Parts: sequence; structure tokens; C-alpha cells
Amino acid sequence: MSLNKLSKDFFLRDARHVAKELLGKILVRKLGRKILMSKIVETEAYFDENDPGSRARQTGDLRKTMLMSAGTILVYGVHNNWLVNFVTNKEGKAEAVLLRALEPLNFNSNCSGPGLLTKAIQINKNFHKKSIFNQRDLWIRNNEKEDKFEIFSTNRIGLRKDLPKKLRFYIKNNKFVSKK
DNA sequence: CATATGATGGACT
DNA sequence: GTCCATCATATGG
Repeated sequence: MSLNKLSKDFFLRDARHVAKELLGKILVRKLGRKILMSKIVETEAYFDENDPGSRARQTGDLRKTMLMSAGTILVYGVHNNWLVNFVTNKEGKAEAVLLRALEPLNFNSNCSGPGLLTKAIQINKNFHKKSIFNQRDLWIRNNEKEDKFEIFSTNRIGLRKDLPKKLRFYIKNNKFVSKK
């Protein structure tokens, strides 16, 4: 039992808060004998049906998954890429945080983009609807020797319709953040 | 089944 | 900034 692993309480808050707090945390991916570790450097928050950019407005499986309990992994495909999200807040609240970029710590792959990072650490639909808390080969932990960093926020990327809010968060001056 | 649509990424201006 | 290949999904019949 690692005390370092993020608990359910961490995800039991609103998506905006969780998106910010996830920055600097360590994502661990076990692939056979290899353990790939990376730092989360960029995220986006998505809300319920009042969010014009959110898939929660749809009526299908995406919305259903966002309503599930905090810490549920949500994977969905767009433009030939897998995008990975973590469901946040209380069950029945459609909220999620999208992982947009990682800083590889002990491997060398381009993780600067939501589609690229899933390719790099081999996340696919197999993880969809699973809980992040009981995966043997994927988890998130605190980074106890993390340096202080500044958080920057912008509007979300690639949306047809976005909210007039800044819901994309990233670590300032980190070169692994996607786009400019 | 058919068709539309991107929470993309890479190439290019 | 713009263009567009490409395909997993959503949705309608």
C-alpha cells in the first residue's frame, strides 16, 4: 500500500480544482518489466451539460461515464487518437479532467499532446470505465520532491465552442507542454 | 447500414 | 495562423 498514491478524495472535487492539482503529479505506467514514469504538466477541465465543449452534453456512453464515480478512467477516440480523462466530483455530476501533456521522466517519447501521450504510454480503450484506484499497471502518485512551479491557464484547445473561462492549466515554462 | 463530426497532429504560410 | 488525412464514435434510418 503506497501512501503516495492519490486517493479518491483527490478526485472528489470539482474538475477545475482537480485539473490544477494534478499538475506536477507522477503518472506511473507499468508495461511488462518496464515502469514508465512521467510528470503531468498540462490538463483541461470539462463540465456538465452546461459546458458547450463537453461530451457530457451528448446522450451516449461518454456522458454516462462522466456521471460515474470519481477516479473512473474515461478513454475515447477522436481523429485516430485515444484521449484519456479522469472522472471527477460526486457520482451523478458529469465532470472530467483531460490529460493533455506529460513530461517523461525515465523514458524518451513525445508526450506533448493528448493523443501523443496515450500512444507513448499505451493507453487505449481497455482502460475505459475502469477505476484508477485498482489498476496494477497504471496509477498516479504524489511527487514529494517536486520543485515549486507556477500554474498558467488559457482557454481550452480545439473546441468548436468553448466557455468564456480558462479551463486549460499547465506548468509555466515547462517545455513538454503542448502548443505554444 | 450510412453519414457526419471532431477534446488531433503534423505540415505548411 | 490554415489545411487536411484519417478513423473512432454518435446518430438516424
